[in-house]
Amino acid sequence: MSAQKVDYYASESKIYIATDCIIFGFDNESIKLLVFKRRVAPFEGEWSLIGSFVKNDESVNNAAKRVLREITGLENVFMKQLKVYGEVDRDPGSRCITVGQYALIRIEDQDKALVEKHGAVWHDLHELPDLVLDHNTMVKDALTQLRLRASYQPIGFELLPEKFTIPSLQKLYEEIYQIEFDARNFRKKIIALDVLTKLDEKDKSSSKKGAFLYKFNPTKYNKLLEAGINFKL
Amino acid sequence: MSAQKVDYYASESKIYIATDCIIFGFDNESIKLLVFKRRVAPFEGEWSLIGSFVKNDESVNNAAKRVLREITGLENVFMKQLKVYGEVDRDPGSRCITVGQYALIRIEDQDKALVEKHGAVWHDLHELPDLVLDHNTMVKDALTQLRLRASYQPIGFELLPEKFTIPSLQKLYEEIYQIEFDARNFRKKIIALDVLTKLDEKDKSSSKKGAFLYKFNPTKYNKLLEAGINFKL
DNA sequence: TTTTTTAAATGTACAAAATACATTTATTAT
DNA sequence: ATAATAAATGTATTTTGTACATTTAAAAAA
Repeated sequence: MSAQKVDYYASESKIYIATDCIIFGFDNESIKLLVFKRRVAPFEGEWSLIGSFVKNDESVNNAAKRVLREITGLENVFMKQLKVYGEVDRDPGSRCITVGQYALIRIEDQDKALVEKHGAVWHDLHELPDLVLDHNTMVKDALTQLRLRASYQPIGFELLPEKFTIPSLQKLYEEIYQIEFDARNFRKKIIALDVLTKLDEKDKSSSKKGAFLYKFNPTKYNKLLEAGINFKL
Repeated sequence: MSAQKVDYYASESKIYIATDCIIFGFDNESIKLLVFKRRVAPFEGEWSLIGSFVKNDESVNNAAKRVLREITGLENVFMKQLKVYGEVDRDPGSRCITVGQYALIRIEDQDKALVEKHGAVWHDLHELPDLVLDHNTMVKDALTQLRLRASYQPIGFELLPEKFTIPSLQKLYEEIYQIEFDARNFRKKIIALDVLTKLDEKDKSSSKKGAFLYKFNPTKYNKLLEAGINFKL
């Protein structure tokens, strides 16, 4: 459709456009979601995803990037459109559609002061409070999307620090899918993918022996993609 | 985001919302896309996807359903959101974002007179003309989505008549993925899925021997889904 | 210095799934 | 009766997935 026809439609167009971010993080224990308690009306005191109206001079995707930057201080974050929530009555205030976008961030990279300043809190994904409007639905949809995407693209690395161990990667996938993997088979499969670079360092924070650190190798991954090889966890 | 804050944003909100349909069909030969030649400005005489502005009193998804019904006469069609195209300058006329939605229809079910009345034409997917705005991009994205989804959900049946043969199903998948499958292995895999019901009739339109007709069995498929079994072509 | 403790690292046998590949069959047309 | 056409079928091989138990490195405690 082209808006060069706007004259014919001007009288109809009173629909506001927002974007809401479903922000996932991982703290080596469980998957977290960044939400905040609204400090002003409407829905003062209630939990909500973090979002914004789309401004006239920014793209929908850039609006989401802006929101993320304003809250966490982060740029160049992994973010994908989830879907448009466009029911007529989804927002009792006024007709407003929103574009859900989910983001994967490395919690330790966040600007903690900025996050706190906005009253944003990392909540355990599997024990979320009630959120305003259809935000709980958005989170549910986003998790489904995350699982689907994680099954054909190694996005897990987006949630981990640059250097990570195989056991922590396994833990992450266990949290995403809520099932346990066999450590030997998991390691075998990940190593076989051949997208990791093993480092000489160890992380001894969780065992006396320590676990070797690895780095994700995007070059190798892109070669895989070009060769048309489809990853399957 | 909630639009109960509209007062603060009212001055900013001059963004039009449209939806465009990427309508796929299959004629037992190749995959087709339904497009039309614009008869009025803007872009008069150019090829375009079929879309509409979203009306104040209809949801985004219903707007797409309306478009599909107005053009093809069909309801209850398989349709999924693709993504939002929300770049600031994507439409030179006025700020307008559009929600791309792809649909899979059974060509023979269409209201042919209605389609013709609208100047809509089925074009070979792999030999499309230049379309207006970013519509070619939308089609490319939709095909990627279609391939992805077809790999974990048997949506191929949405494009076939109620009764179809295994060879025609194979041909469809070959068209979607643009690769050839081994007829024995393809048949084995599809039968093993156990979501088809074999009929006593044959379709003799393409061979002397004739090929048995099958029907898709949604009940069996839903049982599979519930059991958590993930289809993989 | 030895022993204990902890989680990391490793290998193999078996089962299931994917792949490669050639012949027979049912039917119509000649 | 024969020829022609596409449909239908089976098997052996390779690849991938799964189940499962022991050893190892390092730190802490004795």
